[in-house]
Amino acid sequence: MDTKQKILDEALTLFSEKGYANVFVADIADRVGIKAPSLYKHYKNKRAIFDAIIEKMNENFAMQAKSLNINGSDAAADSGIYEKMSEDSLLKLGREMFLYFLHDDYNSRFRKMLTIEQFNNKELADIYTKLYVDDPLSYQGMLLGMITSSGMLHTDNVEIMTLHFYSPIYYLLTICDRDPAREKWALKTLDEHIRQFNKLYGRSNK
Amino acid sequence: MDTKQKILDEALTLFSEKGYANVFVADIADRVGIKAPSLYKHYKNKRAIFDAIIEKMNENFAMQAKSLNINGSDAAADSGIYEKMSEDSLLKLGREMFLYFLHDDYNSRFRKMLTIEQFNNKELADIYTKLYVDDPLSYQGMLLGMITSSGMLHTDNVEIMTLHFYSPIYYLLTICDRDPAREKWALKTLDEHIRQFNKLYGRSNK
DNA sequence: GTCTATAAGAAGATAGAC
DNA sequence: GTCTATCTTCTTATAGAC
Repeated sequence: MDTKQKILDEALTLFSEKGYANVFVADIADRVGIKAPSLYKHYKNKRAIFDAIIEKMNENFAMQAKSLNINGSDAAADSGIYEKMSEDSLLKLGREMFLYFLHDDYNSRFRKMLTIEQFNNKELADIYTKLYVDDPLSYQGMLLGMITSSGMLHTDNVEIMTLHFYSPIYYLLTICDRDPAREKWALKTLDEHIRQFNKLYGRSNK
Repeated sequence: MDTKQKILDEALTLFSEKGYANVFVADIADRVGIKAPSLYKHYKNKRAIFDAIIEKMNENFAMQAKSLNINGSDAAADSGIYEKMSEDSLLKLGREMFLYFLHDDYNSRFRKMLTIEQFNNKELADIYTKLYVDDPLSYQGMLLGMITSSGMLHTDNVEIMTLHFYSPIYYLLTICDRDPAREKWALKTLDEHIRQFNKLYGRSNK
């Protein structure tokens, strides 16, 4: 990896652990394996590193959203895979989503940085809300709406049904971020949650 | 309010907005209405202010837990108020809990400080988990268990039922912390959540 | 207990050699 | 592009008068 990229990578790691103000330029340089002054050949100053991380993240998630639209809205609806979705596939969906967001290096570090900086930085607060509120509620709402249309689940309020599916997953995710030792418990709880969700909504609940 | 107390109060406000490292001793002193050096007559150093906030908080919540035990475990069980609990009282319970935690000055500021510092401070992470995971799941689990015993709700897994009641409330709370403009939406969503919860668990769901 | 003045040190950033 | 040396600024903390 080239130095300019490695700086972003190590800086993100440090920012996600300590927050921007607790990370010193020398810390970042140390991890990259250079001295602090060398770092200024790559970025104008400390803030520029932070901004570059956010910019790169915005690009990444724009790309991700694009591919989700393709795989989500169009292809999935056409293929009709949700019409034959079982409890097992619902379990798999939830578990995979949970483990991906928990362990994917980039998501995990970025989420922690957003968590730390959200009250001090309106831009990051907005990104947080988009990534962990608006996007998942709308994307999963679409999926669950399709599953409901197929007759496997029943509700007259897809928004609340989506909240009931997603908020326990989000909650367990933040618990594991804070205390990784709870992951095993969280996975067990996640399975029980989805099974119960499926039972609750798997019959008429007008 | 005496100066020593006012220092804690203003420091908590600042720490909850910017995080420990972004708050300067002079900022705290400014808000208190004194100069920075005067502050050192009350506390040995900046860290001592932070520690005093945590210590005071630990006392507060120990007291709160004590009174909850009295009003929760014993009195409530004896009085049998949960046996005549209606959907309206469930709505009231959820809404009052939500608004209390969202707007109570001390809880609100302390929760934000915990959020910011959790990954950098194991002690605060443990306090966070206690206040927003272990305590509410166990206390509300007890309440919902009693309501279930009374026959108003039905489940064979009180833990998951409690997760289904609490995690949407927690989720909405963190959303409002980040973006107070969403409070109106959150309150409406909270009501719909509880109504739907009551419908889902208000019949046999073994 | 509060102030002004100031010391001490930390951290960001630059200069200039290699 | 990286280094050492150094400057500058900011922040914590102390000294000592009132």
